[in-house]
Amino acid sequence: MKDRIKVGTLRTDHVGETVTLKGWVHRRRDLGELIFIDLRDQSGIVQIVFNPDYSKQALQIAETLRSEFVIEVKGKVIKRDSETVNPNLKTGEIEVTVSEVSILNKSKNLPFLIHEAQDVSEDLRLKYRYIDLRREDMQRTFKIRHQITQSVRNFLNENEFLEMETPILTKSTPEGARDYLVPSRVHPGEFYALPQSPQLFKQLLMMSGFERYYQIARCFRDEDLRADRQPEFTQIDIETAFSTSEDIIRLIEEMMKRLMKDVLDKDITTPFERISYEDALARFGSDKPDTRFGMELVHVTDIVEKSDFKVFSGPANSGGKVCLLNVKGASNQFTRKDIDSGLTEFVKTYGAKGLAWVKVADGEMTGPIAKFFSKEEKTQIFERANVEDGDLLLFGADKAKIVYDSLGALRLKLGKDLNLIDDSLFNFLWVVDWPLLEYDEDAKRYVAAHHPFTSPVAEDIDKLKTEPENVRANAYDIVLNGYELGGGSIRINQSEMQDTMFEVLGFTQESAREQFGFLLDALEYGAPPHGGVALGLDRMVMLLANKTSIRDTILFPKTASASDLLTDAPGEISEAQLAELNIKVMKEEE
RNA sequence: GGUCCGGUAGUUCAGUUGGUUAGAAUGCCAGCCUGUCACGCUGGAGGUCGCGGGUUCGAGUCCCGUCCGGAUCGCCA
Repeated sequence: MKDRIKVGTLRTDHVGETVTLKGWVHRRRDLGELIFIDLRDQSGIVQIVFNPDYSKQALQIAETLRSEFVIEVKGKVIKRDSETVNPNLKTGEIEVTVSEVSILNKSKNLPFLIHEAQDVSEDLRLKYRYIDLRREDMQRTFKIRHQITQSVRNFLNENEFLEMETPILTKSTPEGARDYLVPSRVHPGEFYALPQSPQLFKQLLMMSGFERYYQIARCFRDEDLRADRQPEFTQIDIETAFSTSEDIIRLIEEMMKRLMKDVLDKDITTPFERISYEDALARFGSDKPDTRFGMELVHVTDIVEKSDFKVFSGPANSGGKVCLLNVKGASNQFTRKDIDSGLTEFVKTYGAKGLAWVKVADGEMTGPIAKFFSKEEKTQIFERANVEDGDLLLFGADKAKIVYDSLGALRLKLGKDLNLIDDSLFNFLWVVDWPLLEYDEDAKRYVAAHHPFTSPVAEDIDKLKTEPENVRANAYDIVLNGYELGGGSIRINQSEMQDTMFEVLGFTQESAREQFGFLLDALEYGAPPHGGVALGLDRMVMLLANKTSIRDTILFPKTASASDLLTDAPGEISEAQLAELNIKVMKEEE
């Protein structure tokens, strides 16, 4: 037999040819003396026909074929009669009449049908992931993933970046996310950590004279999972020497522009919109705003300062915020019960005590709290929030963080529920002017908002020790449709500045040296100015492939409890293995 | 660690105020069928109602515990 032909490539210009095909039995339609099989390989599907006129023997074998049997057939490509053309199939104008068939392998009955897997529970899909991955939709997703990494590699290679690999067995650093740890056999009682990111190594590479580095890097974080968070994930990691943040932002914009064209054939405009961290919170209640729809927060703190309504005037006079979302024309879509049980319960999960609301009709407010507003307050609110009849106003009044968290999340929920989001949009933007430090109430100290190697904005440096919360960072996050796609910064390259940073973060000199001594040393031997960025590949695939979870963009993902249902990891290990590692497992006793 | 949702044929689900033999669709198996493409028709098999305990004359249904999956808050420098 000749080399096989990919079934999805068969077209009318193959008519008359004798071909050899190999693939899986996708579907079988048995009409007795006539059997149709949809034969599938990675390229697609073609209908093959068994009929005693072509081969009695082949027909007999065809009767025994079942779903997902692997077969090889030899046959002739023929044009279908016009009334039997299948317009739903790319190969629908032709079919292959089979003269020879052989079974390369059988299949047991499947735990779920491939064409129905879309609706099958995810745990079953994960347990039989190799079957799930046969689906056209999954194949498409991983093709997109491949195209993204290829586009990124092409772009960066053309721009003189070197692809480099950094260690997976590294040193644990308690700052930041929880590490996955690996016991050392050679050093009893000591542990490696899997990298949360190649951050320090890529900085060291800049100090090693590799001016442009990238890596499609696997990263590990032992934190709880979400739809968009896995314990191991991949980031596109980039670092450059001698670049400014402007250089890096432009580079990434070009890379994304090229990527969107390569992968989705979409033209996006650059430069991307930039928004300060402060404005992002004030306008959208989020540091990763989804700008595909409006409904921005309207600030009315100043208007309600003197209100009789203590729920508003209280926060307004004690440093809090009072904001509202104007849900245009929605007053009839939400009953009192919808708001009280649905929306109010929703904002409570973000720490809000409740959700005040009014509906607007005939130029007047209605609802339980309408009576608290003075005529002047109403007029000012209506004007500032562009209120019209039929609008529903939802208020948040609390500490700024709670108002932003709850209304920001509520805005997203309403955007989705009310179908205000245009799915065809890809809204890239940069969030800039991040604070360098945040005060951690639990730890009673400042912690790095980004990481401790992020440089402060030059003109804020003198505030580092006096008012650390007001120091801005040389950092930028790239956001796509409400997801943090990545972030980066210009790093500290002066050892004095790094010392100061650790000091502000509450490190003693000894603890800084113990954990990051190698970096502090390296900074003293001619470390160039440098900075970079890291982009979440899994999330990028999710957004470009229109998925709602990164589990659909990772070949063998973990469940929400960090298990792998396919291999059953994590699993117990033998006493002998433990002994070799000098580890004693303490069994919990009742 | 908290909160919420779910777990019933291979699969997706229904299952009423607790009631006698737990259903449907699809898949599977068998028979028939030469133009199907979600083929059709006829028949059949298929159940630890996640697991453990409790209440009850009686539990898929109610209660407690537990496991698994998902969403989410905390967490994620």
